Amino acid sequence: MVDYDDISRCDCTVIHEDVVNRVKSNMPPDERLYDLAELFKVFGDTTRVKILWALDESEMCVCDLAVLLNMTQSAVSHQLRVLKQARLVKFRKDGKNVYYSFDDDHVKSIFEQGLLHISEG
Amino acid sequence: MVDYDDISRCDCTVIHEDVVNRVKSNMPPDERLYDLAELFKVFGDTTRVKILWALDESEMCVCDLAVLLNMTQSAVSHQLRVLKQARLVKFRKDGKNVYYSFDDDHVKSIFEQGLLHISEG
DNA sequence: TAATCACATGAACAGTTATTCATATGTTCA
DNA sequence: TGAACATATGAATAACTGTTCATGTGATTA
Repeated sequence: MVDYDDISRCDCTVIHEDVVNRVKSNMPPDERLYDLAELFKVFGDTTRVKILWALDESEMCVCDLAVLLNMTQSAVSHQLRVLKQARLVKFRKDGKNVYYSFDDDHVKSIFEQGLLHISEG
Repeated sequence: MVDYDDISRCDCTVIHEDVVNRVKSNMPPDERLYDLAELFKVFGDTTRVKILWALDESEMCVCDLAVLLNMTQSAVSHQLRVLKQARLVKFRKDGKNVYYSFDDDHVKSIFEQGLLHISEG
């Protein structure tokens, strides 16, 4: 049944109530889809994609990444924080340096699927 | 060899030149990584994720989606345009209605990989 | 111990984006 | 033909985001 308390913001009439109800009952909870979007938001930035791609190739320190990407150390550091929070990279400290590396098995395959999509243009 | 013309904005010294050079030579071209980020940017919004998830379940018209998501028809329509531009959904017209449906084989598997990641928290 | 280096971080700013509102287009039907 | 409906779209606005700048922290070394 359509929950009419929930459709207050919608300015349409319900055309296919059966479809809406079926789809609604099969949808993952909002929170889950929100988390999913949050994850993809992390991938939705060229700098972060480059960093992830680089770290999949080799462990690198912040300075190396800054040189590679031709960006300030600060900008790279800010983005690494985002990647860290999303549990996509890990790091180890060695003296003054901090070495970042890849920390996820799924990301590469997500990227590969993404590349398949944009290749079919 | 490090291209010193390219590191003007970096305030670091090159620490591991060999690593930087190797990684740089293996990186896909900037344009490709940019396109990849643009694709993920599309997935980086809860509304669009919900729409894609719904359309994977069933073809739906704009009003149905608006009801399902408890959003205005206008908001949904704007997002459908984004999805259309990214070639993630297709549509067919039938009278006054426009029916949207899924148009990509990779997206679902991208989503599934994403769910794997957020499930491991 | 003082200087230097690698890195982190808060504040600020500019650019982007999602939604809303108003309105336009095109179809159906009385 | 005119009213009603489904959808699209441009403009405006509020919220968000990525980079820069200035500065702080902690480790090294002269």
